Amino acid sequence: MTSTASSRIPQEERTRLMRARLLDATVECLVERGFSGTSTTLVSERAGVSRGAQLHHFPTKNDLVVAAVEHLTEVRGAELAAAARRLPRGDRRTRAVVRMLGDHFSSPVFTAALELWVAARSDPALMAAVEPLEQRVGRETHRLTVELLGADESVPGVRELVQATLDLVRGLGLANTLTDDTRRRGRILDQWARTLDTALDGALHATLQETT
Amino acid sequence: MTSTASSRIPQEERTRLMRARLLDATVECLVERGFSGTSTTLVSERAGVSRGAQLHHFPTKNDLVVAAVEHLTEVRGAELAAAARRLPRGDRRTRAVVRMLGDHFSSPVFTAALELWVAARSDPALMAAVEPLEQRVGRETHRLTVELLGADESVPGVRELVQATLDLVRGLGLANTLTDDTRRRGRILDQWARTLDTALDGALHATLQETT
DNA sequence: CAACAAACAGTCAAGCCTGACTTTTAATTC
DNA sequence: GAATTAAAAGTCAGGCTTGACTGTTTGTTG
Repeated sequence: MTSTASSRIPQEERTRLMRARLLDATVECLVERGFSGTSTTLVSERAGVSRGAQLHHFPTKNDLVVAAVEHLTEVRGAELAAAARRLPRGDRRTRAVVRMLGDHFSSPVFTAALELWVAARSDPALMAAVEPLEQRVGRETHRLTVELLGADESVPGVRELVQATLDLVRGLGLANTLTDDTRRRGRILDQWARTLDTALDGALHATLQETT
Repeated sequence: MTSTASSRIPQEERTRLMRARLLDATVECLVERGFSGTSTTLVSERAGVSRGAQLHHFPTKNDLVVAAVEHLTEVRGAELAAAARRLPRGDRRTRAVVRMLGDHFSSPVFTAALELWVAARSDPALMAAVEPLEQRVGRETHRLTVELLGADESVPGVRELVQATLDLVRGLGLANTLTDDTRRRGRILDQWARTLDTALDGALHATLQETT
């Protein structure tokens, strides 16, 4: 054993940690400086990782950013799942669900994702990485929302209302990047929750009347 | 008169035309290449305007882009007003209104605006130009939507429903920049139009019951 | 314990974008 | 019709970003 106690960290673990630090720093830079303001130099400095080390793990900026997209996807999924677990049961469930979604789509991870979407729009290589991941996230979020709302998608119109809810929070998230919008968002989503509740009930009753 | 018939264009008009060509080219570049892909050189080439002429009108990139923001604001307003005038009267009004809004927020002008919003997020000078204009557009669009829907904002909840409609189309517009989304958008907005109609009625009835 | 491989660190040249400068062209005014 | 002034055209240097290259440290294997 030539190694001292402090250097007992296995190589594999070191690699994982180094990459994680770089990817976290990348996401931070995306939020603070935007995509084009995120230079690889800045990321390496921010992560406290040498330029050489960075280029060892991610040879080009694209490699770094694509990995950041994947990393961010995982973070978004985890955050959403965690928030979902904290939701109260019973009454006012719908309100809590849409508020949670609204908050999630107004968080820094959304901002970072937004930067990547917009950048991908004019960068085919990035788009190739972003698109499939985004579709997966979209489907998962939809599934989760349906589950949390206890909605019945076999009823006509319900699927569209859930999608509308997600597109709404996406729009609110976008508005939130320009000016802090928390209060306005709260009011809108409260009203949305009420409307959604009666609409989901209404759709159900309409279907029941048709079938009976 | 030394000038020939073809050079009879007054200086003032020439200037106006030259600026318009540059600003249109800027918006086109924003849509096709994104904000950071929009170099001043590219814009001058695209506009068929020499670099010197460009720098005469807009000394810095920021000057050009800020002017493009203002220009785009006008274009957006005009497009929306024109689309509003084409709307059918009478039945299915709500459906037509939300579809029109959905289309507008999925058009190239929205894409260009999106690029500017995201860029402004990490550029204070640009933000200073974008924010006030965006607020004005937001207010105008809201007012127009209320008018087109014939909604009564004195009824509680109605204002929020209109805002939600606008944030929804914003979210749909954002989704549309990643993948063409026309069909999905149509279904969602049709359902939302139905829901909005009953919700607006519902809000009205609820208020009537409270007051009687 | 020694040899080998992988990770890490730092430097630097090439390429691109911006905006300053100079020259040329066109319009206006006396 | 000539002088004056504004607009347009072209050129180029400075600054920034990227990623290629070389040297050093750390972990692994025989």
